[in-house]
Amino acid sequence: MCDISNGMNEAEVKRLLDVLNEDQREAVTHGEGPLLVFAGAGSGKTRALTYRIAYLLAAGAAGPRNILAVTFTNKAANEMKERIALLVGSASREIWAGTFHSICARILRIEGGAIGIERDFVIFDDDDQISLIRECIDQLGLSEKTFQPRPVLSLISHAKERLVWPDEFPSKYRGDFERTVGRVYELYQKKLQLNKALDFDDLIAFAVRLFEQRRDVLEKYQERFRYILVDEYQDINHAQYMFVRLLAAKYRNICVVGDDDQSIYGWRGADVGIILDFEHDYPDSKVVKLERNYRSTKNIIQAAHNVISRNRSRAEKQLWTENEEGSLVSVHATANEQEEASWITRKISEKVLAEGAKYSDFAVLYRMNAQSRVFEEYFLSARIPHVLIGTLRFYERKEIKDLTAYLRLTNNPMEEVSLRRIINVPARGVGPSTLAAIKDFAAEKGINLMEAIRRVDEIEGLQQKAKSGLTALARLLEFLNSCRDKYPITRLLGEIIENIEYLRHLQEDKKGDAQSRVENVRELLSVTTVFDRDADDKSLMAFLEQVALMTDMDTYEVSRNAVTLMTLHSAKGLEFPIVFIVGMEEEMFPHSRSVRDNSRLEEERRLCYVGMTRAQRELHLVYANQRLFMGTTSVRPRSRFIEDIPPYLIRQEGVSRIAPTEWRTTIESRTRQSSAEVFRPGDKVVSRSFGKGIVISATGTVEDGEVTVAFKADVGIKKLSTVYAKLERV
DNA sequence: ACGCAGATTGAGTCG
DNA sequence: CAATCTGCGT
Repeated sequence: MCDISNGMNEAEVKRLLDVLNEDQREAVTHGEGPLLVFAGAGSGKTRALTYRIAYLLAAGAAGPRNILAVTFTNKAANEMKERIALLVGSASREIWAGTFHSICARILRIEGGAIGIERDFVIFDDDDQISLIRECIDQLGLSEKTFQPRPVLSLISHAKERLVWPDEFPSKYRGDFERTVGRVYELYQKKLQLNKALDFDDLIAFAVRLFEQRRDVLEKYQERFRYILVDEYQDINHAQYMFVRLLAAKYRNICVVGDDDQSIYGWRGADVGIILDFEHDYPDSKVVKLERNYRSTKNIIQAAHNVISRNRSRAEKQLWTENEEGSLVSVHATANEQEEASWITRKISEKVLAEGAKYSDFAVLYRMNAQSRVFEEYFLSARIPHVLIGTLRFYERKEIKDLTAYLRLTNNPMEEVSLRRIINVPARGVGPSTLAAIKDFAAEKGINLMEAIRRVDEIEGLQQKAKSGLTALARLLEFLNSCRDKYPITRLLGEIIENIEYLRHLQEDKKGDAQSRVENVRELLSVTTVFDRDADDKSLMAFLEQVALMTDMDTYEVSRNAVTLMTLHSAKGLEFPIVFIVGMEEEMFPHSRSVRDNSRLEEERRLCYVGMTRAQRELHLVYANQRLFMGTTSVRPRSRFIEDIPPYLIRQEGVSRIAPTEWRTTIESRTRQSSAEVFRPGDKVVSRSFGKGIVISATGTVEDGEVTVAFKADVGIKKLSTVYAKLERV
């Protein structure tokens, strides 16, 4: 170990480089100027990045303060810093490393004042965003039927990813729906500001705005971050791209690493074009390709290559490996989702008992979180230790959100989303009408909700119970606010739990899960205890930021000797000796909403490639001939991605119930057929929920349409969706 | 205002 | 299947 201020000696640098292959070494030792590294799956990309940073420090090209590393998760960033610390010592702590969101949040805390952002802003998560959008929709008098919060938010988010602010929105997004969303967007931004809140997209967008409007601030950070490294560059969106481009504009020491075949975030604005245009952006850039795979067997690499090479829009390249051939890729058919889980349960137990595998050698990967439940049940009853990543993030659980809402109000009493959330939790006799009265009062006096609650006695016509409850709430929050900076978070939280008798509140809830909710509260208390002890910045604001930006990937411990359950998306960047990809059926994977559009289908295929290349020794592709999903059972053929793998690489187990070709013809006839052809007025039909009826009219196609049916007198006339209703002709 | 039951409706991937 | 909504009784 050496002190980096003096740099490593030559022998040490040489030893550092010795363990790298030629391509990696080229990337690591590249000096100044732009560098693009195409890094195939398992090609030692993280090692290249880590060593490059260590090399820059050792060679004296930069100090730790001059390095900015953007990674996909905070966990990856921390690991990187640890590995660099092993190479060059503790100075690595000064490196700025993190996700785009955490880095932008950090810059905005320090510099946001320059563009009118208050230092103690809160970060709104998905939930908060939806409730704020809902408020906007209501306030504008729009119907939630035609303007559902989800699609509205996703359009707004789309605009922000492209740095389109409300004033430019109407000129960029035309159409009736868009025009109205533009109004919602404007109001939404206003409300965020009133709440002193930024959403996830704002973190990036405002950072870019800051740099664009304040050249002095930009220059300060350009000077500071002379070397910039970006991981997973294929998943970057336009706003993130602008952020990096501005920062790198002066010194142009920008190193990006990525793989267009692993681009899987198009749906949230990521643009693969950005990595493919890098050489155009920086004509003097050096390009290095890492194509040697160190992770997987030859058979796995071969199979994965056969799947990905079906994509038309990709740069041609081929991963290779010196690893052994390995076993064939197993393709396993099961009867249904239960058997899928039980087969894997048995397989894992077998391998652990007979072959001495560890639980942590296994990962079960699926397309959708909803698929995880069956596995949890089976693993639980078979006593297979497992970790579930990503279902609902810890802080998205009700009880955690309730308590953090109190903390958020302690930090920032103006924040109405949190206030609305907890105004009647626990029950204080405050319902919609009381809330409306408070709102009216606040509007009339021109004060905010919090102030109105403080003056609740002046409001006419409220119930006594509500008045006293609200007064107590106001007093609690005032008290908390007054000791916000004096008490550690754990103490603040303790005061809240005690004052509102939260544990009793949880236990009164007669749903069976009171126990686990209480446990979650305890877990939150241990999170705060660790925070109070270890955090650099121990402020409440810092805690809330950590909570908002933390994902369960960040606390994921590989050492836990447990089977990992997660989505294919979360699996990116990880590796496991034995991987099961489950739900390998048409309409599950590829997902039904992606099959119609070729570019989305290609993204699904890349996702499959990502999943397959996570496996080191064994890859199992599992599908169910029949699956209970969304309340109905359906029969699907196995995924087309399995069909892409040549038979000589596969060991098939079990039998498929329908052949893919057969399926394709039924699907095609179904999409073409209009429902009016199938359901003619006067036809007798049977509905699962309403019984017998007579068709009045039908619109749309069989895949997406409506049928109006007259049922018995007590049921009457109903409009039914062809997708959900399961109508049968008799 | 609130709890309950029954009906309805909608379900992707993330920081 | 689950989360949310609706209508009813207290």
